[in-house]
Amino acid sequence: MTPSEVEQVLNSWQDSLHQHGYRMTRPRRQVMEIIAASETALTPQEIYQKSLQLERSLGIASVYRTLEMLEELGLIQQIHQPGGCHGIWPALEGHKHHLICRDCGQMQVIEGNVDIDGYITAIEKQTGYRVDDHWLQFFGRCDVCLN
Amino acid sequence: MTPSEVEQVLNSWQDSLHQHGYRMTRPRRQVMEIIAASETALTPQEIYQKSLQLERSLGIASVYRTLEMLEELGLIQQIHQPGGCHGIWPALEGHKHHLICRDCGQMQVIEGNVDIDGYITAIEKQTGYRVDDHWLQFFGRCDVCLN
DNA sequence: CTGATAATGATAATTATTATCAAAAAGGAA
DNA sequence: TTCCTTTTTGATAATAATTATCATTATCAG
Repeated sequence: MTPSEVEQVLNSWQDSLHQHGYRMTRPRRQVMEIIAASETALTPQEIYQKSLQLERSLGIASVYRTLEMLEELGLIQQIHQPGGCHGIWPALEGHKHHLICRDCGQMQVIEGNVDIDGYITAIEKQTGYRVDDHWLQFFGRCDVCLN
Repeated sequence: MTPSEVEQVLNSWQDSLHQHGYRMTRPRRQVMEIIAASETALTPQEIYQKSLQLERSLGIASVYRTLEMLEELGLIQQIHQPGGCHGIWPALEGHKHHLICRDCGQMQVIEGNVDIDGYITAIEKQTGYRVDDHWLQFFGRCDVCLN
């Protein structure tokens, strides 16, 4: 995300907080800034570590509480990877998919142009399940790490 | 899996252990039996808990060590779900996908008949990534839990 | 059956997450 | 702005999960 896109995300997140009766505090803002500015999905611990380099660092408990709140509001989501879970990433609108570099962790969001819907219908018919969500993630190596 | 399919899986796993110079021990066999017989992806802790009901229960350390070995041999894989990571499941051959019930955790393996390959090619062209793996998982409610 | 070696299990150490609570900060009202 | 109520924070204790250590036990080749 470009700096101005980050700015925009932060503003809309702030609106969402206020709409739900949450106060906008310095620690919450710091967590949101770290997430929005990151190129990779971060763990709670990584977010905490990054905050230690700020003038005023975060308490680890505040990191976890803020993440819980952001997830409740649907503003972030957890990303799961072969080597580690609990990566935090801004939530996607619509059906986008993830592309993750094994080496540097960089993550890209890609448009979903596969015909998943037809597949889901077939699965439901075949298994009796009602499917309400899906994940499609790709793993590999990015441009930079390949060279 | 039917009992005879479980049996078959255990035999092939045992062969794989021996081929790689690992000994087949009682604790390892117990872990493998619990995994192969399960309808849901189990966490290490759940595997340990199940072993407590056996005549001779497992040490928690042996559970982790056995899982590490099985994963190294490619015999099991980790399944990631919205509510929890680290579920253990026998590894898939070929490109199969997962269907997981949110309520009971039951997991089905389904054939991959979506045209992912074409999509991957497009992604590689567009992003410069080299894609070497992907996950496609579906979440919902099974037959039984719906009714 | 024996012995070299791998593996176990008890437990200590480490790491991650959640709970507690006095102190600090946010934001509405005056 | 200043005050006041309520939320939020951060330090830390408690809990939970995972990994490391090491004396004892079990495997399996010979």
